[in-house]
Amino acid sequence: MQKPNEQKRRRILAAAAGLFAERPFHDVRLEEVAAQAGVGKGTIYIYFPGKEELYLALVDEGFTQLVAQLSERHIQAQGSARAALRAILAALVHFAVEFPHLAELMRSNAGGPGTRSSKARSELTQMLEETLRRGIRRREFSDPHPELTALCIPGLVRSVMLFGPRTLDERGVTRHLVRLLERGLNREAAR
Amino acid sequence: MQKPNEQKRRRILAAAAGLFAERPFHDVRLEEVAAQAGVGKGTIYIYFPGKEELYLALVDEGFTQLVAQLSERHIQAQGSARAALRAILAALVHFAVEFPHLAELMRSNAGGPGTRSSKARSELTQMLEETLRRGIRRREFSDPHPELTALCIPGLVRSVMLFGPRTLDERGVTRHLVRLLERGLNREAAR
Amino acid sequence: MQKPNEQKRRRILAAAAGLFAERPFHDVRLEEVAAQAGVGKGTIYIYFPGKEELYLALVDEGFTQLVAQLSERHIQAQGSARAALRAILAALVHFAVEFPHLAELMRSNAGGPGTRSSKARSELTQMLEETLRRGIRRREFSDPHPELTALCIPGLVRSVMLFGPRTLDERGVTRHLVRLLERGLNREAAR
Amino acid sequence: MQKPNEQKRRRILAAAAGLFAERPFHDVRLEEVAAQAGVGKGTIYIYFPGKEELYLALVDEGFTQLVAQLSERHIQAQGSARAALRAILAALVHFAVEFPHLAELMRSNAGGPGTRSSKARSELTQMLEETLRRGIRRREFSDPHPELTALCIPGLVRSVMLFGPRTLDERGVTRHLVRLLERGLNREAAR
DNA sequence: CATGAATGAGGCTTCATTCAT
DNA sequence: TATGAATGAAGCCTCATTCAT
Repeated sequence: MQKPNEQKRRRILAAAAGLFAERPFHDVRLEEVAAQAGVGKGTIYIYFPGKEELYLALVDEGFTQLVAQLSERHIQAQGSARAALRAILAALVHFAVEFPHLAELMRSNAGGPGTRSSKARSELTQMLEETLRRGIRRREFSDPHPELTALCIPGLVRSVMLFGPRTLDERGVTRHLVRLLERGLNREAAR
Repeated sequence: MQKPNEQKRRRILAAAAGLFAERPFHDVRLEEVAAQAGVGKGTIYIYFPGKEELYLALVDEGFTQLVAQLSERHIQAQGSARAALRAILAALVHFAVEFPHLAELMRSNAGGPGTRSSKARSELTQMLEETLRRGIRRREFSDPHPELTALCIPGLVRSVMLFGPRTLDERGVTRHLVRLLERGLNREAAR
Repeated sequence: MQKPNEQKRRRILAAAAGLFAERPFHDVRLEEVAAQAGVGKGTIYIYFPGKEELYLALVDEGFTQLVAQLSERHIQAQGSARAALRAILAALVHFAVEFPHLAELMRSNAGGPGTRSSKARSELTQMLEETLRRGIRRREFSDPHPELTALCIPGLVRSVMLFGPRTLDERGVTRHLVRLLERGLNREAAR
Repeated sequence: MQKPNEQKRRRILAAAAGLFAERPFHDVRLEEVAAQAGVGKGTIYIYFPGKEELYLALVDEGFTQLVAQLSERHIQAQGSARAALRAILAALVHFAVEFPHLAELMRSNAGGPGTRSSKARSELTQMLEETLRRGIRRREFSDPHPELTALCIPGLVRSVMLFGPRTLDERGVTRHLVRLLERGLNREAAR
């Protein structure tokens, strides 16, 4: 007989993260989540309204953590956009390394509940987009469709993390992504 | 007496493609596929061993088409690497439009590793990597880690397709990706 | 393009006998029967109205053959009832040896279509019962319920055939059954 | 919270027994069993892995009961063999009344050979054979092939139960079988 | 007559959710 | 609050039967 226990909520979330990251939404049974979390099946319904909401909470969770990390890294809405972009990329990669499950989950809601992008997700996208726009305004960047580019970046990170060789280190990956984004494959591009 | 009709197989595949493109695997009922294909529920089982295999066949089909498209578009191991890259991107985008939910299945271990689809995936990555390397040799591109870049590209495409606004058209996306990859955000980059 | 072919009908019957003898009615698919018989699935419906009727025809077939054998052995409705009973038993055993599948099938309609005993089956039972009654009239036998005994005899034969050691020979089994029926386990019984 | 209830398991088993006794395996729907047992369809799957296993459990149950009955009825390895044989017959008949469709399942290779049921069968046969041998030693019986006779008896019981008129009562059948086995058709046989 | 592709009713099984304890 | 037994809607698949060729 306890009060709703925040720690237990975390345990459920963690278990769900692992499972949802491995298999698509419908292949994960709530019973497994419960078992993995070491709680009863019914307990999940105390902390979450249903399977779908658990999933959504998980994605939200990921983005919230990510945004928190971005904040910690002092990505400012002023100053060099290039520096800000680098910081964001570094944070994204770091996040993917630290929470591979969450990262994998956030890949998309493909297979999961409706693509009603979570608030946090769109926050991230917006942050990216604004950074890009700022770069454009400041004549650091040139991009006719920053909204598209913003959309691409998370998937770009994800790809490397997911399929890249295990030997990749965080720093190397980050550097490569930065380079790729900043100058593309262009041979002439000046640093 | 009628023979197992390759054309009917195509009809089922086409119906399945449409449905699986709209909704994830578990949300598509075989009955719908049958109705859409204009055949009876049982007929599907004449042409495919089960739901999973139908989906797998679809993916296979998709990859086959992808490879076919890449071939058709004269992505040769000679000539401009830039042109080759553009052709590959166009094919990828086209493919992503046709099979938006493909990624989910490719991750499910249905069929296990070494499945045709995963083989196809690495083939695709290799084709990308080689194109990049050729570009570098030909001094069209500059990239210290073409193997990483090759890994990124499919995810890049996928991101836009998944999260991009519905209004995006295939051509526009392709053009944007080409631009991004070729010159990055670099303002000075010459065309 | 042929006329209904009696030989083909036999092939189907033979295939069905083998299959129905091995597995219960519902576990045998008509497709298997067709394959085993080397005919098309639809062909069965030319010779039989349906699965149930095929099964019934099979049982009938068995009893018909059995009765035919009994006739051949000149089991008369006159003279020694004991001799008649022996002849019947010998015929039953012989039949079980020669057509194990049919014999097995006739074990019962358990699992098969309604126990509406076929005409042939009741003929056999009647023949047995009449022989017993004759024996009683002739003061050869003593049995307060010949109708029950008649019912028992086929099952008795079947048991030995089915579960008895493979090494059993027809003659030995027959002799044993005759002895058992005629004098039971009674030690004092005179021959 | 309720625990997996042994009593509920019994209810399901009882319902299944009733239904499987009336109709063969494939003609009994699990939904009926559930309804009859007063539980939900899914509940069955809490107590049994599937339909087949439910049936198998039933057979097991039956054999266990059979053995239990044989024990209760003091079929000892000592004392009158005649009394022992009568007790066994009575138990067999009783069992046959309760599980008329049991034979079919025992023949299906569901569960494969060496299943508990076939072990139980040979145990039963052995018990019969030993009883017969004891009777012979004690000069109660005379039988040159008790192993054959032992094999016959279950089939004998089964025959009457399956084909005998519905009006037969357990006691009458038992009495008849006892009589038949003990003195056969011999008119002179003394009691 | 012969065939086997096509059909769809029917049944087993799964699993999110509820609720008695 | 915590549990897991219970539920039943929903969906995959089987297979007897039909019928176009």
